[in-house]
Parts: sequence; structure tokens; C-alpha cells
Amino acid sequence: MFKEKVLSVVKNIPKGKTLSYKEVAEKAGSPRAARAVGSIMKANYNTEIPCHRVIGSDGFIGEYNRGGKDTKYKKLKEEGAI
DNA sequence: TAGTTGACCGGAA
DNA sequence: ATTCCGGCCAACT
Repeated sequence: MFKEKVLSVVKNIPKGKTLSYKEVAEKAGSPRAARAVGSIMKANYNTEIPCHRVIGSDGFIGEYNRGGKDTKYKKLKEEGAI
């Protein structure tokens, strides 16, 4: 399932690294499925999935299921992704 | 089966 | 530089 692949990719994102939804989709096998990736992320509330490392193509922070954009941004900053 | 939606992206005005 | 519009993909109703 595309969903599973996406989750695996996100799960494999190293600390201090950020990937855009498009990049994740590309690694998952569908370079044009950035939109689907977003849908999958919000559908999956798995704590093992560092979705805070997934951002927009322009580097903007999207929504976050574990505390909002602020937490996400802070986490990224702490990890050195910013 | 078909239509709608969404944490998106890229090009055009 | 900012805003608008269309297109892509997967999941849901």
C-alpha cells in the first residue's frame, strides 16, 4: 500500500533532516502524490512516524497532529533541521 | 462506480 | 513578490 510505504519513508527520515511531502511521495514511489501524502499523515496518528520532519516544498511548516505547528517548528529547530 | 476532500506543487496573472 | 487556478494521488462517503 502506498500509505505503508510513505509511513516507512517518513519513519526512516534521519534526525536533523527534513523532507518535503513531494520528496516523501517520490521516495514512496509516486512523485506526484504529495497531496495524498498529506492526507495519509493526518490519517495516521502513529507516534513512531516523525511527521514533524515532513514540511512543504518551500520549507513552510504544515499542520501537526501532536501539538500544532509551534511544537513541530520547535522540534525541527532543536534537531537542527532549521 | 462516481464524486468530494485534503497537512500539496507548480505555473500563470 | 503575492495571489489565483488547475492538476495529481489516495482515502472516504
